[in-house]
Amino acid sequence: MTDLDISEVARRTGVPPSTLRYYEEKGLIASTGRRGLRRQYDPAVLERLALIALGRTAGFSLDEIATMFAPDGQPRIDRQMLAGKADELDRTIRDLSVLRDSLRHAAACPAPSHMECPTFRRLLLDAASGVIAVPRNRKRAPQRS
Amino acid sequence: MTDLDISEVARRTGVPPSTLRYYEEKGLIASTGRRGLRRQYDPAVLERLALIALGRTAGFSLDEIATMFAPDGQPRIDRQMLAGKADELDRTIRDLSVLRDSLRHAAACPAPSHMECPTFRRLLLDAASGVIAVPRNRKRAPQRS
DNA sequence: ACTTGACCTCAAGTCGGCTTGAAGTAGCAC
DNA sequence: GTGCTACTTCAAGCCGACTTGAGGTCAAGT
Repeated sequence: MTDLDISEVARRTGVPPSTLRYYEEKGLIASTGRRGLRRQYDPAVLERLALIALGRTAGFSLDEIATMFAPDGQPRIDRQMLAGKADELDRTIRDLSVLRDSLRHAAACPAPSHMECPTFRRLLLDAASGVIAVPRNRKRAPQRS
Repeated sequence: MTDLDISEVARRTGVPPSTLRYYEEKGLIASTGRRGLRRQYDPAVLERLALIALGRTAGFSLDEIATMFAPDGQPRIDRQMLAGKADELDRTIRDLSVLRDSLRHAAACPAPSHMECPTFRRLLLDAASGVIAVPRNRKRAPQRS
């Protein structure tokens, strides 16, 4: 009976009620029941929402996240897939590190055009090899703050 | 006259012609001219596309990318903004590292439910503090391969 | 008992990032 | 000079992830 009201979950996570309902509809979270009409949630849903937010930041779709962590909170036993996603993340992290370094450099470097700055170009070219065999069907990661 | 035909750019980057036209329309890239109807591009566009792909992976919108790196290839002189984006990336990278570790652990840990595994929970809770003050208006990062 | 207000459902709308389709055209091969 | 084909434009469509709005419901307070 320590369950949380949907509005409480929204307040504590910053995830709007409409999104919580949407996630429930998608099977990403489950409510423990209703009080009157109102959805009640097990406090564990807070961790689950953190996990979902994390996954979204990583660029995974809601569907992917759903397949990684089943609705009952038991993460999937497909260890191979999980390891694969981890590898994927390793590559993404490498790329983002390059971009971060490039931005940092661009913010500091006095060269008139960064494309003419050897440091910048080298950073970029390092990344390019990985990145330039490109996207299909992925959108942006969710924003913090 | 070493310019590249749009199809050549598409072939070498994996970015479809439709997307190249779209990026041009948005002012993210510029063609050097036409041969007949066909757009021609300076080879530098390849680096620029790498940069764009990188930015998309990082979760930046096309508009943000446009403001970071002006259409002529001169990166913006707003060093403060660039540094800010770099900081943003630092946080994202930290979060992704946690998720990667969590996935890696989940793939290895024999616990029946990972939510009951202390290691997993600790990783998650570390992340939660950062992540759980949540998203607005960001979509997913572009996918590699 | 009744008002209030926060929740509910369900359908439709929005937004970013592209893709698709119809209809047109320029360069090259013959 | 006639095809062929790969490009062109422009408008419309699509997908994921939500949000919004209309109209309904319930329990808690007076």
